[in-house]
Amino acid sequence: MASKVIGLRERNRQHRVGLILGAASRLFAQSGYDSTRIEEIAEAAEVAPATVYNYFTNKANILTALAARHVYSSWAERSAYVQNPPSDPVEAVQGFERLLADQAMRTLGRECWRVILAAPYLQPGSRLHRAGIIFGWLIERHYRRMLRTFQERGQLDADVDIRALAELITAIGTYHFGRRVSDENMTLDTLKQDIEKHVLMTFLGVMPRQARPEAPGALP
Amino acid sequence: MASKVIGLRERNRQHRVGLILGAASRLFAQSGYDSTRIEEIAEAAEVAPATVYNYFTNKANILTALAARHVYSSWAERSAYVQNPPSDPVEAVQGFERLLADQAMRTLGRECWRVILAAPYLQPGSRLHRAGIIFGWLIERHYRRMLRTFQERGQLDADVDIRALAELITAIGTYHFGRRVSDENMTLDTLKQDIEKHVLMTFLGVMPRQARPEAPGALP
DNA sequence: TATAAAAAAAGAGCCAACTCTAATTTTTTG
DNA sequence: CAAAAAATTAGAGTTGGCTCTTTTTTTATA
Repeated sequence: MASKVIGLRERNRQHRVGLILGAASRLFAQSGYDSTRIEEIAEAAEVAPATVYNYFTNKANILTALAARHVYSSWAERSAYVQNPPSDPVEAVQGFERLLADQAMRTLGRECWRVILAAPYLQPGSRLHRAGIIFGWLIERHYRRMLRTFQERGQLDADVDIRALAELITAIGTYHFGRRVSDENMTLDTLKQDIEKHVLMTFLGVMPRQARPEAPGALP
Repeated sequence: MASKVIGLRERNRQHRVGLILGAASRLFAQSGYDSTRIEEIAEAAEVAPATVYNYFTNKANILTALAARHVYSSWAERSAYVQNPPSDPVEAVQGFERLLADQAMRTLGRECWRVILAAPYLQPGSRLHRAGIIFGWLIERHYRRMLRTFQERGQLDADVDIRALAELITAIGTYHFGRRVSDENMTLDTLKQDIEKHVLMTFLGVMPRQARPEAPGALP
């Protein structure tokens, strides 16, 4: 059986989507998300406004698609980091957060990321909401991978719930990313210190040893 | 000096604000936030639409005011909890989160809380953003108080950065509150377990003892 | 009570996202 | 190549948040 041949129709389709996303990306970067009208995107893409709505249900939906493209295109770089993380776990998490933020800022502006962060709340059940969930899930997967490495190296308790820990770290990271993106006056240095504090507490805990419940696998 | 006498003008002002907020509260609960038009609020408050804009810059701003009212009116209940928390820290945090969520749901619906959670991202620098920050800050204050109690009881390391820990716990709480409010199918039980896991990891840490660095009070 | 100041209301109107319908064009298929 | 199917496009229209201006009403003050 011949491999599925992509018809002209489908090729045009993808081409148009590419044009629209390209135009949107350029305009969002140039004039910002709010100030860019759908009409302008259509014009820049040499396409009718109605066609934009043919491919994307929302203005926010265009942003999703851009973000999705970004997440996939920057996958390899993250993967490389995760497969060989720094020896110190706290440093590793911090470095990864740094990488994520750098990657994010490389493709979309603060305003866009703010809209993306807000979207899950405003449009639950929508594509954009699911996309937000999926992004979180992808990052969680990276963290799971990283954490398993640390566990193998004996730097994490053997019985730690990797899944839950990855979720927690992702949540912490998202929180700080939100701060970074919302607050213009936030210095990267403050941010870095705050992340370090939080991650450190997560890894080391905050209770004195004598006060801890007898954890399974405690000291002899 | 005589105490400031509230003139008729100011009294009317407050009266009108009360009318508008009351109407908004009722309508938001009844028809949801999105479906409620400013015009309807004005009508229900027996006030001109323009008057609504005279008092509130935004539709979202009306919500802020409602949320602010809520936060202050439910202050005492939270305060009472915090001053005498359960003996187990993890349980205490879980209980407080439960209290916060219950309080929240008592006055505003999911949709409203979603809008409130999204607002800081969409309107940075606005009143609503600051309000979001202030809410977080108020909750952080509660947690600081609670954590100091635990520290005095010897259940927390003496050199823990209370401020940072309170911020972390607040962030975790907000994360789970967001999940609760966004995901219709989330059971309270799952949520409770997830919170427990995360708080437990935060308090106990996840690194094996022998792998831990000699941690002097490295934090300034 | 007359006059000045302030606020509310009326109402016209902007703006941009989004929708709908009816052509028109393009692609596929027999 | 002609008919059918599918998609693009033009273009008019709706909606609702929000703005602006002008008029009217209310309140404060001299």
